[in-house]
Amino acid sequence: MYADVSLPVPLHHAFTYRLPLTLEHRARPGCRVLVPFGARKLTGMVLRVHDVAVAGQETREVLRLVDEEPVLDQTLLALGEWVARYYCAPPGEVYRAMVPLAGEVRRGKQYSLTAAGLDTARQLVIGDAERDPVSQLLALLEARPLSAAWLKKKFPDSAALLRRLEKRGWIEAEETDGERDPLRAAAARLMVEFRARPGEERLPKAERELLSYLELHPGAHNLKAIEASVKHASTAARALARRGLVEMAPEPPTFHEPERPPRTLNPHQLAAFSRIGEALATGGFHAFLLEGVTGSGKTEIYLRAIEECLARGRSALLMVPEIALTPAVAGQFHHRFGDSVAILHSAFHDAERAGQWRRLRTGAARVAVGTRSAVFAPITGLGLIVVDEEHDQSYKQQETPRYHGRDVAVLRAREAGACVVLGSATPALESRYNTERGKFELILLPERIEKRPMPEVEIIDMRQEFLETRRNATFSRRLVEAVKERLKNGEQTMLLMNRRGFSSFVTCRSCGKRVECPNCAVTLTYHRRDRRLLCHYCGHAARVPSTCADCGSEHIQFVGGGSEKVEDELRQLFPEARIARMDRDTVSGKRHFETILQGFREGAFDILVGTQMIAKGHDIPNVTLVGVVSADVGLSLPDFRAAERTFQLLTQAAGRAGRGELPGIVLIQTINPEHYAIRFAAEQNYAKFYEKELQFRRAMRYPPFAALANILVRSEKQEQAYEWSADLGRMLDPAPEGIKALGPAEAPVARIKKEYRYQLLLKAVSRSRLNELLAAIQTYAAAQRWPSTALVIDVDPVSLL
DNA sequence: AGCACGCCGACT
DNA sequence: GTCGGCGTGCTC
Repeated sequence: MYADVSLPVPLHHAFTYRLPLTLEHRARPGCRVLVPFGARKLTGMVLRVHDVAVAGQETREVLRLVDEEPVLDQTLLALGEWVARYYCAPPGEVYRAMVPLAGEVRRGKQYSLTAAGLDTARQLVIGDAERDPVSQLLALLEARPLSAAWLKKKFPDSAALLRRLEKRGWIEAEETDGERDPLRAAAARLMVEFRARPGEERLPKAERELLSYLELHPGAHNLKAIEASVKHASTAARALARRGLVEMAPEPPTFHEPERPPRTLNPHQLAAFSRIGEALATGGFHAFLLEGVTGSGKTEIYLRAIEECLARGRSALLMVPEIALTPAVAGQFHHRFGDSVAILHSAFHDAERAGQWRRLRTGAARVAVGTRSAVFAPITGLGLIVVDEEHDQSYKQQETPRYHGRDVAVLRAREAGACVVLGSATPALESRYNTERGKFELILLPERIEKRPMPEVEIIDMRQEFLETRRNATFSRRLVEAVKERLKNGEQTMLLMNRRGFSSFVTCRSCGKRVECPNCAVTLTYHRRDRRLLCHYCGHAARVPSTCADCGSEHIQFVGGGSEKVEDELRQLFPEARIARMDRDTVSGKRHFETILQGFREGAFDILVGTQMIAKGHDIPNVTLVGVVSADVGLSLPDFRAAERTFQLLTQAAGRAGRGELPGIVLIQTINPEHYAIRFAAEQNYAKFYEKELQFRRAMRYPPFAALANILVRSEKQEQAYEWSADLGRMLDPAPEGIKALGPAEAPVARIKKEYRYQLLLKAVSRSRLNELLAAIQTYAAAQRWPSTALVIDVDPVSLL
């Protein structure tokens, strides 16, 4: 017997392997198997089991069956195939993305010193270890064997280094494919509990202390929390666990169960819910767009619809944007649906994630809540998919496979004969247009719950402000006054500054040179907290120059502002205020994000400053002022969606104000006060924005009036990238009927991580034309032997950057 | 994507 | 003379 296996390599066909006798009846389509592939071992997806040998080809044998039960059923396998074709992604990569259980077996290489290597390491002069990476590596390996993955993090170009040492016979590699050691997780995720006293042996001090602490405080403790009272608790705990003196286990997911929100529906909500209920009763595919202003109570409708769906004996899936799936949100669903809900969250560790996945697979859980990849959750008897904040960009995966979670959700619902509800205060233009074409049914929620007023929005013209004050200030007088007032009344303020860092670039006043990233074609951003210049694309860090590297001048100037600077100026203006900042620099993990939000909700801070992170969906009743420091960030980006994104961000941010008893106001500072995105966001008028933006899209033949694909060609050699893109340009000149090609041109960021980038934008009148052309381009690239990294095809791109 | 195989420059 | 660079081609 043979199995056709799809592997996570950039190749579009499956590979045939022989099944050992023991696996003949156990390996089925949808199971993962471990197979030899060239010199390595890969986990692949079984697509077919059959008895047809491959002619003229040696067949290798499947090494191991990973799943006894299929992790993907026929429906999901078919969905994967569709995703692969539609988004021009290798099927194997798609299947891998569909099954987030990678961590179950940890595979990789472990490097250790050979006898010869040990000799060499011992002869090293101490001082050598400072400079030479070879010595550094040997010194590290002398202590203990290390994994390839760990070394790669530590040494940027470890691959070459390791190969060299291996050839010299100093180190050797061993394939590891054992179970992942749960004790190696981060301290914050581990719980420790006392188990036994030591025997005769004498323990190191830290271990003694930890053990007596645990004995004194029975029960399981978070390892990270203990570190506050016991020094070196983390290391000690791991040592004790190996000896069996303490019990260590990954921390179970915690839910902050919130108070129950009001459950009575207003007439609009009721009408919306009954419309969805009808469709659920009728059965079959039905798509809704639920357009409800911020604070109109969309969540309650989702919950009711899910309950209704469960009551009819079917299962449901709720998708939320990446940033929104906090423990608080998870808690809300846990509260409502108890153990029948499975939370699919990337912040869970592998074991926990696998557990949630299995509960869906077996039917123990019938509601799934998750982010983009949850669209592939193994749900049987699917009756309803809800996509919350359907316009959110995080539904589009920005790496292969570049699928759009919302669009796949609609397709999956159609295949399953289920209802799909897309919800947003600011629907994506494509979605709203689909209601006009009769593809989706539009349901409106025009009012906030409990008749709360919409926040009052004021636009502040910063050009006028400058003329009147002659100061180029971050905050207008109006905004400063408003903040002052909130502080006096004990109300809270949110300030949005959608750009990270302290200053956007550093420039020399004498020669005008800007400090740029050596790897990317962008300027470096000054981050004051770590006193460094950072590249937001590749993470490159540089010291802040005291003199210009080019002309030697000492007149270095910091230009532009980011969230860090806003926080800084705020502290100077309001020294007494309690201020928190939330952006990618202050929020390391999901946990931290939730801590800041929770603190703000509980009133530990007066002002929350942050990037777009703070604008999304959080419900904090005491916020009565939302300030947008600069509405212009992002408006001038070379992307046809710039206006739409600005409108969405401003509307969402404005919607944070006045969600409790107190009414709220919103102040938007801008130097483009008459721009329609800003004007209509201030009016909270989606309909008008939609009309205006639709005109622009129609005139320019952008979505929803064309199918779009972005073709990116990249190479470390500029001429190479240029030539390849020019090749494509010639191939598309003239473009096939019904297709318009823009470019090739340098990508907006012409170089990222040392790679030069050129791009072509394809606009097609029909989806099928586009697909044909994309297939032709892929065939061409393969025939020309372009490396697989050189060509990146992004179907339905959400961002051209 | 990895990884091995195979042909040209700077060191012992 | 070798070691080690990375261009080229393949993976059932």
